[in-house]
Amino acid sequence: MKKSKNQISRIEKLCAESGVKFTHQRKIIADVISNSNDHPDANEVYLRSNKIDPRISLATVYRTIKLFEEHNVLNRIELGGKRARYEELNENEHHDHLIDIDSGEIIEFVNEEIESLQMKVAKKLGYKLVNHRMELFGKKISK
Amino acid sequence: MKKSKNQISRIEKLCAESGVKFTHQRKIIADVISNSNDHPDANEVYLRSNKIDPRISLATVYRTIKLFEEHNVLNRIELGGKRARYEELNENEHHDHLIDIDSGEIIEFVNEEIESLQMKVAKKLGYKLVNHRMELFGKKISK
DNA sequence: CTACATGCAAAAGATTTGCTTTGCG
DNA sequence: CGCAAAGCAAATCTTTTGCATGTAG
Repeated sequence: MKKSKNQISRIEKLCAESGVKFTHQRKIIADVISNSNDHPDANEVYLRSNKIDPRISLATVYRTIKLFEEHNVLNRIELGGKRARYEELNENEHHDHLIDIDSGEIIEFVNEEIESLQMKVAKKLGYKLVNHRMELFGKKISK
Repeated sequence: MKKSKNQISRIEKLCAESGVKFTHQRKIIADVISNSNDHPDANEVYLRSNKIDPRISLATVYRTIKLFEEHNVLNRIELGGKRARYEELNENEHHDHLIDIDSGEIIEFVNEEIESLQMKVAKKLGYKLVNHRMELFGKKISK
């Protein structure tokens, strides 16, 4: 959502902690994603990273994205299209998405009430809620 | 969720209405999906249909699934895996899914309260809610 | 130094499509 | 009959992987 200056150090920290090498390309890819607020897909991340440093390959982008996803730095969003799209995941902020079905625009929102209801639903079914995904599809009113 | 005997006629009706031919293979594919309560993917639908009638090809299954999806007979569910999975969509029943992250089991549930909150959220953002997708990922309690 | 990461190109997996044949209405 | 639909195989698109080389720690 918003750019966070300390995202870079968060990744660095993460790499150090998990014994993962903090390479040149990982830094750039992390930067690119951190500075994107438009939910790019893997190829888009590749294009942007590659523009900054042509040494970066698509395979590395895919590998890095997967790595970041596993370490909860990145969040994958599936919007029905074929490509998965990604966004930065911050530690204490969780949001969901509303997609404008006409323009494709993605709006982020937070709703605590829904979150707590989800937890309640899961518990009632005998589960502890670990994660969730919610997308609303809407049409702009007044147009 | 539950098998509905009149699903077949619903599809037939739909075909008639939209000037879509009600072919042998479409009938079988509709039947298969209607009688599946385990959210099969395209290939699984193909295997089951093909077992009933070997004349059915994978391409037809894909084309038919897309057709049904466009006509709101089918609902696509994306579970992070690579293949899209499908379920029958009934006119007046809407449910969401809770996925057991250990076993992969899918549990369907309905929660009116969440639905109305979603509508409220969309409205507050200036949108009319047309559709939504919600998946909860949980771990079984007491095991 | 050494093990892990990258680049490249090829493979794999899912879905779509072109073209000819088939069959519904 | 005529045109939409099916079959088959080839094409496409996204993501993954094997292998030789490069580089962070």
